[in-house]
Amino acid sequence: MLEPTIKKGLRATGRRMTRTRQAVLALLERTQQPLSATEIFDQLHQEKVSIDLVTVYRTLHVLKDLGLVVQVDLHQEGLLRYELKEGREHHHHIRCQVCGHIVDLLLCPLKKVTKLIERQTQFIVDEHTLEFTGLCPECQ
Amino acid sequence: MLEPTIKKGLRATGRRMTRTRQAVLALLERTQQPLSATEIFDQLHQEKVSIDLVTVYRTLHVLKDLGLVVQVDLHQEGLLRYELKEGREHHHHIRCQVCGHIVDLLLCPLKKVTKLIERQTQFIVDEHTLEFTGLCPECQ
DNA sequence: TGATATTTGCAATAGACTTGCAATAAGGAA
DNA sequence: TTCCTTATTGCAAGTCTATTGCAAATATCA
Repeated sequence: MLEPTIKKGLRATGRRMTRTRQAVLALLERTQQPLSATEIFDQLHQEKVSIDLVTVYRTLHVLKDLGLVVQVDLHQEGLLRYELKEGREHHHHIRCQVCGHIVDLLLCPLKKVTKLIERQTQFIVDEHTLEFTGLCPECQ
Repeated sequence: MLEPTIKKGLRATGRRMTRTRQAVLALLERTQQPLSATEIFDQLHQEKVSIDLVTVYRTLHVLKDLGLVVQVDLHQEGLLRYELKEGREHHHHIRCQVCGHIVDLLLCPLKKVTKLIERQTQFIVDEHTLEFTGLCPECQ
C-alpha cells in the first residue's frame, strides 16, 4: 500500500488524492509490466472504473513530477510507458518484437560509461535510455 | 559520392533513382547531425527543392530498407532521426536538453552486456537503443 | 454547510507518421 | 528519340499518441 506516502507527496505540492489517481496507482501497483496511458485507460474501463484518457495522461504527469513513477521509452514503440519506482533499482528492459512481452533487466551497466562520456564530450550527462528488443524464448 | 552504389542497390530491388531521392541523400551526406523527416523537408524547401513531406518519409523508409541509413531514436524526442551508415561504426548519441545539439559518441559498450542479457533472459537480442541527454558545454 | 481551489471530462487541437489514389516520371525496348 | 510499363510522387485524408482550454464536478478546510 503506497497510498499514505503518496498522499503526503500530493499534499506537499498543493495537490489532492482523488479516486482517479487512486485507481491509476492501484493498477500500476498490481501490474508487472510498464503500462501505457491507453493500456491504463482500457484496463480501468474493463474494471468499470470511469476515467477519461486525458485524466490518465494528467495523472501520469503528476506522478512523474512527484518522482513516484518512471517513464519508460521502449525501442521503436512510439509511445511512453510508466512504472512505479517504489523501492526498485534503476533498470532497463527488453521487449519481444513478436509478442510484445517486456522483461526487466537487472543491471545498468552505464555508470562507468557515463563518466567516460562526460570526459569525452564535456557534457553533463543527465539521463539515458537503454532498451533492447529481440525474440523472447517463446517466439524464437 | 555515394550515388553509384546506391543506384545499384535501388535497381537490385526493382527501384529507381529519382531527383527526390538524390536530394535527400545529398542532404544526409553533407549533414553532420542525424535529421528528422521534417528537418529534411524544411531544409530542402529552403534550398528550393520541391518535395512533399510524405515523399521524405517514404524515401527514408526505402533507404532504411536498403540498409543505407540508420534510424536514430533519441531519448524523449518523440520523433525519429536518420543518418547515413556509409562506412561509419555503430555508435550512439548525446543530446543537449537546452539547445538540442547532438554529438556522436565514439563507443558502444554493449557487446558484453548483450551476451549477458541473452544468458539472463533467454531472449535473442536483436537491437538496442542507447541515447543520452544532458547539458552541452555551452549550456551548462 | 459553504467557499475556494484543484481536478475532471469533453471537445478541439497538435504533431509525427501513414494510406489511397490519380497524376507524373524513370528507364528499358523499339 | 519515342513509347510503354511500372515505380514514384503529391495531395488529401486519416491514424495515433499526446496536449490544451474551459466549464462542470469534486476535494478540502474553515
